[in-house]
Amino acid sequence: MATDRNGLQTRIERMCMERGLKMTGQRRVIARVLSEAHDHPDVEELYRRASALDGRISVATVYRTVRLLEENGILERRDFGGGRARYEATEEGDHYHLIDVESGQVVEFTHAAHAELLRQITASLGFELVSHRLELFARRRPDVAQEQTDHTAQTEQKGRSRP
Amino acid sequence: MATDRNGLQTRIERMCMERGLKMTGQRRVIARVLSEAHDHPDVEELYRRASALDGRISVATVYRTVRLLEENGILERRDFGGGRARYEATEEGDHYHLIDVESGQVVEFTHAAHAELLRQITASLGFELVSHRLELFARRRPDVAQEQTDHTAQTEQKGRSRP
DNA sequence: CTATGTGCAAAACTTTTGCAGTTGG
DNA sequence: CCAACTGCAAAAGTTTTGCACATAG
Repeated sequence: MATDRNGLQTRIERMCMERGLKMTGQRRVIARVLSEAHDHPDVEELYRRASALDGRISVATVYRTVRLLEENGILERRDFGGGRARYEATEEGDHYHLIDVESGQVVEFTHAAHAELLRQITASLGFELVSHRLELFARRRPDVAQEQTDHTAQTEQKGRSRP
Repeated sequence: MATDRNGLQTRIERMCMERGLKMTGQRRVIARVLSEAHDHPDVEELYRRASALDGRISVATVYRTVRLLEENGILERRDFGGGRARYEATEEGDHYHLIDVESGQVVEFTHAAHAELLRQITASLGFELVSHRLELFARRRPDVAQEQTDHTAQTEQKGRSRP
């Protein structure tokens, strides 16, 4: 979430190379866009941002790349409602999403105890956890003062709930 | 999960009427199919089952109906990977899904402590929980004997992981 | 009786693919 | 050098919609 400077390779680019993926100019650009994105862009948005950095990228390549990265565990696909898949880099720290059903606003939050709990549940069913999604669909409470807890939240305004 | 007999209305039909939705013949059939489904059918599958009960139902109506029911909180949409949305009746008892990434098999499980935890988290972010999804993507562990826990699981074989 | 629902087929969208030409390692 | 990648445009697949007719309340 911090390592990327002009001359250096981005975190995602590094992950690609670790997995022996061929690093074309297009992939490097897309990797950079993804590393710099702290929201949950869909393919069209990724294409827009990538095009701004380098005009010779086609949307087909963006589709092919996100698929490849997802298959390699570098990206995770999300469905927040709204018809298109949205993407986010696989992070070390597990975090989850709360979607405001009124506005489509996405609130990201972490919850330490959860990760271990999920691993335990998975194990008890005879499986090994590969990845997971936790999405809460909720409605803003009118007034109530926010309680203090051990989990942090950060907001992102993006995507309408029903286009 | 138990209330439906020939002459009587299904649970979903009842929910529709409570919300003042007009009950057409087609909706009644679709409501019945949904009430009897204990898996996670996609629209095509719903259309197939509904057609078997009553030939004069179009797939467009199935699409329109699931959308309506979802908007009314009667159905929940799921994305288990595989391109199409899958549906499931909103249940009283919260339950979650584990998807075997190899086979696409879906294991449903419940976890009592979880429901309350999710509600707490939502509240602490200043929201009110409307609905939620928890999906674990996992790989079967080769041998290890299954541990005993407080959550039950039931398996469903359906849908390939990547068509 | 009238607002709402439905069937049909066309349209709209998102995502995938075939092919010929390009390129990374 | 060659297997793998890309652009383009066409194709495939899912979901929505316009319109004329049907129907629940």
